[in-house]
Amino acid sequence: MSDRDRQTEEKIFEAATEVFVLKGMEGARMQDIADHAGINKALLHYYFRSKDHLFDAVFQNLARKIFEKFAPVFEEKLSLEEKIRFFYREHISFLQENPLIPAFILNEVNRNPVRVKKLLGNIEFHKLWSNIYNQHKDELKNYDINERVLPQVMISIASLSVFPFAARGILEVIFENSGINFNEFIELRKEFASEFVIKALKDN
Amino acid sequence: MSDRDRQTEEKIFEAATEVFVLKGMEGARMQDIADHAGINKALLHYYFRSKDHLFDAVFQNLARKIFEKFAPVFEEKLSLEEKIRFFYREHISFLQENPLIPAFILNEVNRNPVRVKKLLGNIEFHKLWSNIYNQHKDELKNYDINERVLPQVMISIASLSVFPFAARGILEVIFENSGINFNEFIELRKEFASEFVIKALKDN
DNA sequence: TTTTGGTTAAACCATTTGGTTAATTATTTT
DNA sequence: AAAATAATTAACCAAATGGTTTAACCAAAA
Repeated sequence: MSDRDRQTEEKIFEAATEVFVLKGMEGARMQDIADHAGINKALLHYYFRSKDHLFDAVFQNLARKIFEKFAPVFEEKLSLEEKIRFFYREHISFLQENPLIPAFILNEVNRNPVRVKKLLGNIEFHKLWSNIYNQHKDELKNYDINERVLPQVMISIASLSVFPFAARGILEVIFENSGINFNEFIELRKEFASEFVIKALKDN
Repeated sequence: MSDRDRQTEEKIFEAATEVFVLKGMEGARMQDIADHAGINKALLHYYFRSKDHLFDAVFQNLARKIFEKFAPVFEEKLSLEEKIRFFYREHISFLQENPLIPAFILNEVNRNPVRVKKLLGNIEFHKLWSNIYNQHKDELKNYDINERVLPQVMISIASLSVFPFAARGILEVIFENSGINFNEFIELRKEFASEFVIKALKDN
């Protein structure tokens, strides 16, 4: 594989990512991707056999990037509270740079559940969760959280940062109407969500 | 407009709703809708001129139904805590019966922001919010919530119930892997979310 | 009985779109 | 430099799809 080759492949890949994220699998057009990459449509099929192949590559790459970005959070040696603050700072910053990814991922997964099964099917989430549980056993017991409700907690945490981006389309209309700016809202959210969750967990 | 007429129109409308919600605007096929309604494709165009017309009708109807369903929450004479519990019970029950709606709405809104603007553009959200704020002024002050963070609170509340349905595709894979059942998770969520939010709001 | 409006079937059309092919141009190898 | 290989293109193809048209059918109203 020559240098020019790799350059072209990368160019295609970036263009495909952009178009797919913006339009979704069904809405994306091969011609559009080719135009974005500044090449001929036939070249797309030369490098990636079909639209499906290309999409799979893009989707998988995105999923991997996200997973790699946030796996470290579970490893860090921080208290639960610090971890929550750390997570929201990092996660929301990431979403600020990639605001369309949540809607894209959620939609594609719902439209084609098989894809996510193939992708996440072999990750052992129960281990991941018992890891978290053991890492923070004392704190969690203090907060009166047992293993049964841990998933509720985790998903609540994710909800608070992901949802505003997934629902951006609606929120912007609501905000505009109320004189609020989406970006400011998000900036404020880094801290708000942290405090919200920490207070929710603290027993009292 | 005869009885038979109205009946057919309704049959079409229901079939269209089903197919659109399941496949999205782009994924839905007119032929598929006709089949679901048990009628000829030409008849679709006889009642609703085009796919766009049909979709608009379906989408608008759905949005109205949802809005009407939850407007009363703001009117009820309940304490803030009671209102939160009431909301989650009602809202999550509604979503249990219509689990695909969140993903559908979010996706369509992101794909075509103009639609939501036309639909929600004339609702005065700032009034809605100042209503809430005034209704619960004392409690909110107690909780140290001012008008600036009220949107943060409201959207956090919505996140906790809507997100699990929007992300159902991913969650089911994660759950399956961890021996959790989605429906049980949701059932438990009604109470969990309530307590979560109430604790988060309470100053301590 | 005639008329009218809802309904069907079927063929048809224009356009879009993913994908292919054969020829052309660039690059590498001998 | 010539031959072989790889990258790139323009033109083309077949299938799908939204939409239209036409002719016939049928039930209920006039």
